[in-house]
Amino acid sequence: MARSKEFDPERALARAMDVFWRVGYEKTSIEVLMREMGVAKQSLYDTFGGKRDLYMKALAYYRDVTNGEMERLLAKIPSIKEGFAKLLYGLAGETPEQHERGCLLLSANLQRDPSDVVLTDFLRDNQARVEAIFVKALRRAQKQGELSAAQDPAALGRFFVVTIQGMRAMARLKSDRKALEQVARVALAILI
Amino acid sequence: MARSKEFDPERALARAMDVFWRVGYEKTSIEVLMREMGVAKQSLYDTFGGKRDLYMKALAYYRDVTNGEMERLLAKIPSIKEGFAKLLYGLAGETPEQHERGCLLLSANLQRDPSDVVLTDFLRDNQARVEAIFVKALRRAQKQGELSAAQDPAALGRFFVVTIQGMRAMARLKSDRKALEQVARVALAILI
DNA sequence: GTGATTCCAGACTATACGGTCTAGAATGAA
DNA sequence: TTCATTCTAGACCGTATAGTCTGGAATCAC
Repeated sequence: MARSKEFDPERALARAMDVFWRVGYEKTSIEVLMREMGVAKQSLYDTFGGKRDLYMKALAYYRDVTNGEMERLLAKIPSIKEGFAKLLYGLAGETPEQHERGCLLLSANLQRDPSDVVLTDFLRDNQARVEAIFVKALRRAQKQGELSAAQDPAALGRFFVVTIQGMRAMARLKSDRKALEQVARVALAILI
Repeated sequence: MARSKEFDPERALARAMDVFWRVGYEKTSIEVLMREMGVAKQSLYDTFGGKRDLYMKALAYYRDVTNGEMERLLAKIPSIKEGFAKLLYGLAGETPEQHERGCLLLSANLQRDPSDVVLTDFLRDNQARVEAIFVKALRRAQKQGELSAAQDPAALGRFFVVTIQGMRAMARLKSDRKALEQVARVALAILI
């Protein structure tokens, strides 16, 4: 057999994700990826393929982490209103650095070439997943009588996806906690 | 005196804006700008400065056009609810091509380098302008008794800025009119 | 006509970057 | 020890692009 890898691939992938997240795909050069990941060029290409492949893997990693967190948060908190409040106020209360980074997948959407069907399909699929997470929580709230049966979970789920993306865009431009909390308060009033 | 310009600078700027809008700043090359604007390289640099200057001019042009339209629409329609409904349903009903292009200034926000203070300030200023347009209409609605005095116009204005940006992001990813109309319906319920 | 200016076409420069390839050291199983 | 494999470091290549410069034709006021 051969020499074993000296770096932890998952750890390196997390570092790559962090770079893409802060800098964006186009502006991220292989050179800075090598430096930040602590991996030499040859190893990078051997392990992850090209820049594009690494990017797609980083997006998938990001998706799994963030969606997992959201799902756990909504499952943990019994009240749907409190769950979404935690989500939205949590976003508002992030640090300026976090606000500036924003959401990797939102950035990917607005930076992508529309003819890139692989990336587009990936992002569409993710949007469907997030909606599904929200809808599931909303249906549960209806069953438990917390949310009126007259409400449409699908519409509400989409609404919160839109709200979060809009808040992310606003936070990226200006890290203004109070302004974001105002928006969160208005949006959450929908659930009352 | 000298030879007069053979092209209409404003028309050329509008074409440049269109290219940046569809393609994005980074991916737009001087070559395609020349072709789409119908202007030779030398004339482009003489008239507009470099690529970056042209981009900033295109952003300002876009801002003036779109904000003017919004302001006129909200001033024309007496009911604030109908005004925002027109705005949101109008967005939902755009063509797939329009959805894909999205909003030039939202794309600029998510594509920009955070250290680019000139562009960042420009976008922040614009966000404040849009909020001001909304707040003005909301205050008017309060004076006329259409909107409860208990509502906070500043918070509502910000909320609709966020909603529109979120809807723009969603529409760019997937041109789904019904889904967007669902979101619009939920958001507009805030005004009831 | 003359001269200043603008037009267009295209050569040229400098730079940056993604990706491949080479070479030699380090590692670990047989 | 041997040998396949992986490591690091860096040379190298092809391509793309922003911006400058050159040169000659067209235009306009005088």
